[in-house]
Amino acid sequence: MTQKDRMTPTAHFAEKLRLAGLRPTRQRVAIAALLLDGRHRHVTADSLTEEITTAGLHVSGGTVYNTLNQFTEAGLLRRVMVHNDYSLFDTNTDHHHHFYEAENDQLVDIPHDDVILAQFPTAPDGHEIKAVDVVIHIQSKDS
Amino acid sequence: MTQKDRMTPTAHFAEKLRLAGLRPTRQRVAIAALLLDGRHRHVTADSLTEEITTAGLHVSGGTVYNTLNQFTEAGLLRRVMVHNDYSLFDTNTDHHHHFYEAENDQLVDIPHDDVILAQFPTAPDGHEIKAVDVVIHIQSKDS
DNA sequence: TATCTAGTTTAAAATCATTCTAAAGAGCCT
DNA sequence: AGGCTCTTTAGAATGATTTTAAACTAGATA
Repeated sequence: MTQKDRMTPTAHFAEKLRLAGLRPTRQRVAIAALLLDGRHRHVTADSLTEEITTAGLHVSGGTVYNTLNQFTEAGLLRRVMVHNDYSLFDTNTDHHHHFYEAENDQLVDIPHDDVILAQFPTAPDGHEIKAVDVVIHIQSKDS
Repeated sequence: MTQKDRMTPTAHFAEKLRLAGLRPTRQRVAIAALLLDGRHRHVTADSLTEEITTAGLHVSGGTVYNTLNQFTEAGLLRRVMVHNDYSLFDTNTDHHHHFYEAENDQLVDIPHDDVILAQFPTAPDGHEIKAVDVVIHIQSKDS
């Protein structure tokens, strides 16, 4: 039985936040418990606020935005760029890509191994590659 | 000497708009003359407005946005998704990809052949692939 | 355990890109 | 020229996100 197994859920997420360099406040731990439990999904500031409410909690709007940004900065979440109506965050930070259907604003993960980049350019002078994002835009066949 | 060569610049762009299904109004022709001259670059509603002003013209803000959207819809421009602070449009509609440096909000084209996707998934049932966008996020080595 | 301080949260106001509105204007067909 | 529809316009409205200034708290220290 590991240390982790003995920790309360709260302590577990508090620890995770500390390791990420974030002070484990009540709000951040609550949000971490919702988003960093291993499930892979996509959230928005709005959908997260709903979840928080459903959980019987309350976190101010500004803090929801701040937390989402801080988690992303810390590498606990990944921002997905598919449109610019509002920000989308992916709880799966592993390297993977997405299908995006604009019509229904639907985002679907593409398993890691399903995309193979046989070749891609070297970064411009003085730069290095930080990430490679592939978005495959799709649409219903009949539309 | 072709028909096109004999046309005045205005007539040329008016024709281009008609072919795209857009009524060639004074404003649309003016914007087409600025954006659809073959040069490859990235513009925003703001930078375009500046160009229009520099050209000694005036087009209302709403129309700049509408025109950018209509041109994009008509396939005369391409929207590039790299952040969600504001919309970016690419005057190069050919299939190509981008380097993006978040630090300076810098977008650089990647020549078509420099990216080779050896394999990518088939679209989910009932869907077809419309476009594949690759964005390579880069950063200065020293930062 | 009481105290301190820097980092956080809060509600509300501010910002800013973009869209909408209703009225005035302009292609274009007859 | 007349008329009908599509466009443009300035300004108001929208909506996501950020900022503000004051109240609060995690964690270190005494």
